[in-house]
Amino acid sequence: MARNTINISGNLFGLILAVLESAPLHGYGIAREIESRSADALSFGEGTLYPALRALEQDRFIESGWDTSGPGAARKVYSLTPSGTQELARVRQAWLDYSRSVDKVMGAQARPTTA
Amino acid sequence: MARNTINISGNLFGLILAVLESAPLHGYGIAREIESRSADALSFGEGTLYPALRALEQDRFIESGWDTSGPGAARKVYSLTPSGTQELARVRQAWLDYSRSVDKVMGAQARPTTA
DNA sequence: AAGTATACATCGATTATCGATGTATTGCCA
DNA sequence: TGGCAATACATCGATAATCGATGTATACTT
Repeated sequence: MARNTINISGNLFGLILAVLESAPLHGYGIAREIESRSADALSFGEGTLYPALRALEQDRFIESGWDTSGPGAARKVYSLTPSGTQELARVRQAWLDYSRSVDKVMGAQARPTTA
Repeated sequence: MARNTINISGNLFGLILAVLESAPLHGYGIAREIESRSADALSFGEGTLYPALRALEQDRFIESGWDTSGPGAARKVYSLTPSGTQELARVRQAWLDYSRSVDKVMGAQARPTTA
């Protein structure tokens, strides 16, 4: 990757949790949903996704179960735990604080203070 | 550092370039200025700062000279090159694109489209 | 029959950032 | 005048996040 390209940059956990807030979803679907919501601006490979899911599950922010009902390969479906909902609120606030701070330093437009 | 803490996260180069856009400044002063503009929300140690300055200088986005006029230790004063001004425009746009995308996925307020 | 999309997973490499440590000067205050 | 904090440079190893490549398998489409 070219140096200094802004990619996922530390927000992957928040992105995943935010997607799971809407509904339980399997790994592959989470990645597609993040791409879709961001109009393909945010995208990452499996080597980024699956370790992140494992870390979030280990921290009990998400939990998983296998869905073998549909056709095709079995899907590992993840859902937010109560602790994960709390964590989402935390990282969402952290993101707002951080991005407003960067805006200030970079001299971008102020965004509404409504958190 | 705790896992999943949003820190500088890939924007350090942009932050430095943005500060230097206002006026030439030495390393220590750049760090203080970023802290000050962000109300201490963005902060980092010398082990982060100096390698970043060296990389930016190697890429010819900034250039340096020693200021021995004042009291105290000599200051290495950095200033933006024309190429650095271009680079700043590029990373500033990249930051806006990126942060708007994260906002979309995280479900934050939309920020004004005025770039 | 071939190719694409879905869906899981691992692995090593790279890179950014962190945290600790070191040197030296200046100014302040007790 | 002794000590501490602030200023100001710098290096170094550790860590953690992310990348990119690779692998398996099924399903659907052409």
